Amino acid sequence: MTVAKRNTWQKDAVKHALGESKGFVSAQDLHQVLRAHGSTIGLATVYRALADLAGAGDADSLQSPDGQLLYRACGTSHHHHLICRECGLTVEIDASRVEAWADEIAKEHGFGDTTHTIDLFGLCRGCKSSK
Amino acid sequence: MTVAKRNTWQKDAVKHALGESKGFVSAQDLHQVLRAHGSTIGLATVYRALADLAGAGDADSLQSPDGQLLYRACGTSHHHHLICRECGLTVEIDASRVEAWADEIAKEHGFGDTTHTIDLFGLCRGCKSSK
DNA sequence: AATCTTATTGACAATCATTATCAACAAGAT
DNA sequence: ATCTTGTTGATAATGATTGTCAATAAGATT
Repeated sequence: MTVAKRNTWQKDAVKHALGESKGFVSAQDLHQVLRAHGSTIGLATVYRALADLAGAGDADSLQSPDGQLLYRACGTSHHHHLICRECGLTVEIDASRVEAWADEIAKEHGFGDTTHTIDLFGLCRGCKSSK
Repeated sequence: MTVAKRNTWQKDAVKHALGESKGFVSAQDLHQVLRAHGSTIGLATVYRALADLAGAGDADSLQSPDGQLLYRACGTSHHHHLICRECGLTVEIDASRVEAWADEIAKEHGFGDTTHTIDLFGLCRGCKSSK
């Protein structure tokens, strides 16, 4: 047919490492983790693999409040996140109510082709008490 | 007493230029606009002024989907935005329903000290038709 | 009005995350 | 075994943002 996508141990490594991570991780972090485990994978490759995963719907991506891109393994269903800004603990939220709300608002104002960014940050029970 | 905050034509210029802008603008953009109007203001100063305005609640800030910080003049009431990703046209949205939802979800999971990022991006009527 | 204190400015360097480059490499087809 | 070309990785390049620091100027004090 068309295309040609190749399977490499690098892509597997990134996918696996992402799966192991508890919450959202940056490409830089993931790269360091991999290197710490003895991998010789390159930084650029980690970026590429993560972008691919996100594009394929196998990973979620979002911007941390300070601007960097974070990734996390996920299923394909659309959802949002509640993230502990201290330890990274992440809770997946089914946001059907908000989805509906967002679409409604957009339509109401004549907007089309809409996207939304909805993320909640806070301190989880654990991190709250250790203060 | 304490403190000492000084009024400079630079701060006024930034505040005014921000007020003139239709939608969200980056510090870089604002700096260029000011220079184009003959101002000799420095880039770092624009960044500082915008950060101050945001800190004082006189401006909203958010990250564009590609990561840069955007600012916009606003009132002090809490609200969210529906932004045209083509022309920057911005509609302020009263999001009381979502506020409530966000707080509820956070509490439900034992999270405290929560913040949320809720922004809608799309194409406004005008930009849609000119495609 | 002259002076003094110190917040603020602005040119420039420094960071830092992310992307582009490109020769060397290897996956999968032939 | 070989060939095609997607992929890799070291490195350079980009681009937004922040830090540095001497020079400047706001506002208080005489």
